[in-house]
Amino acid sequence: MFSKTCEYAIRAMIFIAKRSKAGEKAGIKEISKEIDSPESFIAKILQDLSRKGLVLSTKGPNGGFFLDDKLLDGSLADIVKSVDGEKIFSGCGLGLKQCSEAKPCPIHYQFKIIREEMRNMLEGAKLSSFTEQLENRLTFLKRD
Amino acid sequence: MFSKTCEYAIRAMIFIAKRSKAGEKAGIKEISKEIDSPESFIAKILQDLSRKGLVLSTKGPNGGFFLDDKLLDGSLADIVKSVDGEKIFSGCGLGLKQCSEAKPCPIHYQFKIIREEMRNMLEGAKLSSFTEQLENRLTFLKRD
DNA sequence: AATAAAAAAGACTTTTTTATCTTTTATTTA
DNA sequence: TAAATAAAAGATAAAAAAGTCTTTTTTATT
Repeated sequence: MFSKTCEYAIRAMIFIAKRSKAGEKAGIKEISKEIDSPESFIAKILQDLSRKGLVLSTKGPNGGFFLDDKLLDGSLADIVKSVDGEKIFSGCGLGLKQCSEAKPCPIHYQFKIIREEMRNMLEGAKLSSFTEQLENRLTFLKRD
Repeated sequence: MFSKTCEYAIRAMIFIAKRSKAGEKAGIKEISKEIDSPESFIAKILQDLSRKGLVLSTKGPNGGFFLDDKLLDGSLADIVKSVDGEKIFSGCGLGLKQCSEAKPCPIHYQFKIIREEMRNMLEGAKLSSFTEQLENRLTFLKRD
């Protein structure tokens, strides 16, 4: 569904959101441990997200990644678009370059419905909304 | 969503279904032309599907790929499972190895709904059901 | 000012996916 | 039986994705 890069990105961002709501920054080591991802891979991914302005960071002692209130209000859809692009929301299910109402593939209409649901779901999923269930250990970011 | 291999596979199978309903076999050249795919790549893909029993073939003059009535009743879900595996139907959206009701990821329940809809849609999409709209040029397997 | 901490940057490696090319095997037709 | 046709098989190549390692830059603390 999503690329591995995107999966790690979402998990990391949800974790950073949790730490940010607690008023703290998250370092690469901590993040990679908490979401069970390769350390230098998630480092690279977060550098990209940082360049794109989806996450903030500071260097040096006590540095790390964090989100301000505006970014906490961002959605998983923002991350997916930034990492994997629009394809999952608007690409043709059968890979046709031109697939639209005017010239649909055989599963165009069925797929469109599912894609729209995916978009709605991800756009509604705000980063700030996951903290509580994570803290109550009702949901998890790694197998444990 | 699907791998390129899977996209080509579905398009090829829908085309073969159309030709089979007309009582004819489809050769690699014809298929690759009609679905706009690399010839030797779709050849390889169909060999796999043939080995797995999802499509029939004969060699030699007048040979080619075709589907009998039982295979025409197969669904797109069969192809997806065969090519890309179960992941799209049951894998975790965030890539967790263990993600279930017992230990869900933060988007487990929302994703589950979408995955189930995807499964229903693809299981309901029988290969034999696409012929008519294709013939009436209401749907397409390539950009043209 | 020196040291340490942490992200940024960039080069590199490995693995997987996508794609191509050549040879072999099976079948039909002349 | 020879020639032609078409898929099967297998080896190889190219491109993209996933992952690692080293060096540089920035910032805080002593």
